[in-house]
Amino acid sequence: MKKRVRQTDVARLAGVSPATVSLVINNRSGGSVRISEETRQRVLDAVNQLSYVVDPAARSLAGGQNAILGVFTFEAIFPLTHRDFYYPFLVGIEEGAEELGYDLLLFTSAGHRTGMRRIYRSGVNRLRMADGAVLLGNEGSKEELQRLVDEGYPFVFVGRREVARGDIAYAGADYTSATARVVEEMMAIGHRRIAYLGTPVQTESLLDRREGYRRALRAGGYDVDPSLLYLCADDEIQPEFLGELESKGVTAVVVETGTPAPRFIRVCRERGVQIPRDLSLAMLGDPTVDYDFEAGITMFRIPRREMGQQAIRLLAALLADDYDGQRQIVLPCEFVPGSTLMPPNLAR
Amino acid sequence: MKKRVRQTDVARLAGVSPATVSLVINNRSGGSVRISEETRQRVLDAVNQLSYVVDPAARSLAGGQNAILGVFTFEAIFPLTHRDFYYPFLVGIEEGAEELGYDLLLFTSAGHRTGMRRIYRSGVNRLRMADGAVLLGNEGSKEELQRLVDEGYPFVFVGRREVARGDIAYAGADYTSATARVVEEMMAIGHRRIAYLGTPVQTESLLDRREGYRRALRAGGYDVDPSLLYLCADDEIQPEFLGELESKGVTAVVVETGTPAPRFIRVCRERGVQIPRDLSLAMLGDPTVDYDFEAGITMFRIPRREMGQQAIRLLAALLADDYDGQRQIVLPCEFVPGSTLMPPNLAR
DNA sequence: GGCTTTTGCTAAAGCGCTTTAGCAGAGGGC
DNA sequence: GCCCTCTGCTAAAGCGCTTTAGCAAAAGCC
Repeated sequence: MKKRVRQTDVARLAGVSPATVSLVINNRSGGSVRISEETRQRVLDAVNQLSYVVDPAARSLAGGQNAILGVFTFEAIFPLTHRDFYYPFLVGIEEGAEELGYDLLLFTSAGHRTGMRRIYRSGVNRLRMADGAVLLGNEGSKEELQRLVDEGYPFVFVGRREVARGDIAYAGADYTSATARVVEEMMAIGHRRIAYLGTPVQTESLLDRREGYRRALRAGGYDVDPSLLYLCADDEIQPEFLGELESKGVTAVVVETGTPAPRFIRVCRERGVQIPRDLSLAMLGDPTVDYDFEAGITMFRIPRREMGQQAIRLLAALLADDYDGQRQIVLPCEFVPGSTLMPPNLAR
Repeated sequence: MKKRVRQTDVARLAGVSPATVSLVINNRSGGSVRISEETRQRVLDAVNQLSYVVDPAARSLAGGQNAILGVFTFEAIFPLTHRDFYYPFLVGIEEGAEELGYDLLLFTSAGHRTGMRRIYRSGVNRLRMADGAVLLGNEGSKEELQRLVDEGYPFVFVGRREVARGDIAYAGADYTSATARVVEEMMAIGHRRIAYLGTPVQTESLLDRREGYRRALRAGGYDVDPSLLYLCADDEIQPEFLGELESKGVTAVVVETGTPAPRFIRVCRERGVQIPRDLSLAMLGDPTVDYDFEAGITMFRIPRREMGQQAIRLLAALLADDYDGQRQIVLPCEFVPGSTLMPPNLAR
């Protein structure tokens, strides 16, 4: 194995000190640092002649950045089942990275096998290998995030995320407005009793949707009936549930994406409840996996790809140490009108 | 930004030297290295108490490995158009990496915008950040590969790849046998004049298929008519081409996947040539993008995912410095019988 | 008791780079 | 001619870790 070419080799050939080589290569100049054009050329020639390449690890150790951004997902990335969920985010992330000249370090060693993925594991904060990182996923533990914040490690979450101390930088989507918009559409065509159907999970993105639901109702001048906000496990969505909705006078339902949506629709079909004739429906997001029901559902589109891209851009900005702009980015969701909304069938 | 905890901090707390901390953490023991159980515990306690995590860059610099494997694709990875091509490989790679506890460094900075992606770029062989790397893609330049080999950098190609000096480690698929098998099937049902349709590209995987084609013909006792081996650009596949095949008495065609296959099928359809009634057809591989023709084509399946996984395993083995096993892995392709083969219609 | 061996640890070098203080020499101003 | 400034470079420290030679103390052996 041929010995690698090092900075000193270049320095010797060019007849300068290693420091000079470093300065030339990094294009440093300012303050007391000046390199004559002639020397610069000599160094560059030597670099070419020896095919010198910088060792990124050494550079990183010495305090420089190494143009690597980490991507940490709290769930596994590639396995086929998740395929369509992470994919759009990753496309955006990759685009952003390529655009800015960063490499991407995917933390796959985090072992989801043993339950949840962890950042801190077996004595190594693997993220440190990268200049900064983008994090994704719902299962992330707040303690780990808090620790990351405390350590001052630069990272950006894809999606809004909050911790007690310090503010997390993120590129999120405006689920609140998007949800409000959906509910407003429903109210505009006459719905008054609109139910919300979700899971008992409490992540920020879902809390936002619930907030949007309430906000729209209040803004419309109706009071929010808490009993219409259902957060239930999948198996609680049974035929009887439809009866309950009817008895409460519900004429429209907004439902979180993920497992409850397809289940609810199936139950409706089994029970003979026709959408939208008997019940209007809208989904709070766009499904990434194919459901086995017809297209045309009213919903909104989550700008996943753009979120990924913006997250990378924000991270890159954060790494430029003089950044003092926005640390939180919120992107709008596009409303997708479908065919599952119609004025309430009051005669039913 | 709180100062990071370093090895010396742990050492001080545990009342030992930094060297001891390193030894404990890396579980080194052998030769003159011995750590008493009591000391070991003391160190581990200190590690926990301080939440110490190793800096991977420093570790890497100091000569240790850093549990990072690079993934370099000569074409961009994520952009949607390529989506289905790289995906299965990446799934395998990710599985392998997760299984073995490695992280994956995706070289996205390689800038395909400016034409081909390059390993050596702007003074940095970025691959060096990783312990070793897996390379994929057809457009890879031999010079870069040769240089990598010369430098002794450990890497594994996904797919067979050869250079002049030294042997490249790879996890490939046996396209030769797979192609031969397809041709044998054709001969077994009576075909004698079998044409080969491919592109003018000369990558190993395609050369293998052509070799398999010849091998099968020879093994069957027929001589190989070179004029039946067509390597032509897409736009040369015109209706007249079918006339030529017919005039040469061709009754079956094997065709490389990629652009020629769908084009050829379309031309057949336009010309009214029915498959398999008028012409038998088989594809040398399985398409990763959806073609707009019916399924049921006779072909073989490329074990993409397994190739990715094996590539990682091989790479990991290579990194264990005492490895002296196989450096080349060849996986079989599964023959997929379809409905595009039937005995030749000699009456035609 | 004097020798060797074993045990358990540490000192110190070194990985390849970046950074900063500072120095020698040239040039300028009076 | 003296002092000051500017120019162009280098010396040296340091990043946080791993590794190896080697040393002191304890243990074993005759």
